[in-house]
Amino acid sequence: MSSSVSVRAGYHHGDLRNALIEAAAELARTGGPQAVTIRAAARAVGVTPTAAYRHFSGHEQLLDATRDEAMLRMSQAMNTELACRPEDTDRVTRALRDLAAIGRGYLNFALAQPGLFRTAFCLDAKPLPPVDEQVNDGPFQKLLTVLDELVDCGYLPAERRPMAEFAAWSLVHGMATLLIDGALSDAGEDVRKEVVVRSMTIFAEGLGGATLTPELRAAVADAARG
Amino acid sequence: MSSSVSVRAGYHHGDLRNALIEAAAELARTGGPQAVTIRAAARAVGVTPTAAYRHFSGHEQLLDATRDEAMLRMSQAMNTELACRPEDTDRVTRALRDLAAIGRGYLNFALAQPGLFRTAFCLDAKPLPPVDEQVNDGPFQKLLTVLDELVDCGYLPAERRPMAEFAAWSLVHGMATLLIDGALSDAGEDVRKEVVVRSMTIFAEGLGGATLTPELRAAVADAARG
DNA sequence: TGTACATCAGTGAACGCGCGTTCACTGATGTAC
DNA sequence: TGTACATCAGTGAACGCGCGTTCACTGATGTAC
Repeated sequence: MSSSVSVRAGYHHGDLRNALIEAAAELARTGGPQAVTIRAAARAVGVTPTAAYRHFSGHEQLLDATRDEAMLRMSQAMNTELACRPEDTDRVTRALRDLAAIGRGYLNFALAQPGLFRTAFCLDAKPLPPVDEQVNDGPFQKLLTVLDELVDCGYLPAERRPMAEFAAWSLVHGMATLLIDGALSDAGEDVRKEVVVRSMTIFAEGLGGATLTPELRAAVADAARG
Repeated sequence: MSSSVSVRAGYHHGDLRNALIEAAAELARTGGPQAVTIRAAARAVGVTPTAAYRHFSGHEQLLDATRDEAMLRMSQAMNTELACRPEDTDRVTRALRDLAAIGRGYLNFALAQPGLFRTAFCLDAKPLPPVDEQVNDGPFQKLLTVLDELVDCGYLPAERRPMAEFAAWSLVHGMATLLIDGALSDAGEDVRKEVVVRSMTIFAEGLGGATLTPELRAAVADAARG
């Protein structure tokens, strides 16, 4: 009987691999990806560093697993947050709210758990699996779905749908970085909130917007390509 | 006669402080902020680690100086790039082009020098001085100026001007991160370019856009605040 | 049901590494007279 | 112009640290018979 419950039976641990990942996640939560070391994780679990090598080939594998764990927790936090929200009858309203809520969930996790957030996007670990391999109910899939819905309900012109998910992701990821590590990390709560609201409004406006004349649009595209 | 030229006169170096910073910048260029160590910089210059302590109180000060150097190089690269550009007679066209060109300069530096880019926004160094203390001809000031110009020439409604600089910065910083370290780091040249063009178009559209009804705008703001 | 034994999952000690930092020192420099 | 001497900017050796990793080992587990 080896359940996933981590019962310390004595000499044998029972579920050391998961215990190490949990300990590593806690280290990452507190000190970021730098704090994730084999020795520290083993210490936290109360085990010899050598024991970790029964479950991970080395430091890199532990970091990879920790990164996956951080990603998972971020997805779960976002999903939980998105689950309990007011409904809207109007399709456009609902879709735009959903879009903003996904971004807000992203930011909330980054602000609440900066250490895990940094670990989830950590350089030193193996590259993330391609986005299209991600689980179906992940936040990125939700983003794709809501953008498609914005096309369906007539707000977002279909010819402007491509790559919109990366524009949205970029905006929200940049905000997260600026808020937790960057120029806005010292800003007060009200400033931060205004930045988020205004940025998201610009984005939402830009999706549906028809302000640019063809000439101006070409000029922007030209300069953006440079 | 102690010019700033680093002449290795023998026992005395002459300009060790700057030589160490240059060496550290090269380390950062190649290996990111992690690669910046007192020992490695001293080694590169051909000097004992102890010698560095005549010019820096410790590792943290060297990293701070390296971060400043990385920031400086980024500013210079962007300014150089922005200097030689086509002119436009129409104010709106010129302003929008300038806005996109600033973002493009940011991205170009990040893509060309990812190690320095990461160092410039490095966590481990002291926080950046507040943005309003930055030099007047820096890229951030240029961003403020061009956004003001967009108001002046009637494209950007004045009541939506506040915080627009941080929205722009967020978008472009997030794109840089996704492109050099994130989900788009493996993307082909054409995909990357399309992401940039489309993102910047959405943003430009969003600045001037008047698509959202007051109700929809309130819904977005509400969800963004959540 | 008992027992011998292979296998599994840990221990404990040790290795080498590069790092930051400190110590007493010495060669080079420039200035007062 | 020459020289004694304070000061400056380096050297070289050493310290302790935490890390990743490996080694020979041993206690615990479970299975064949």
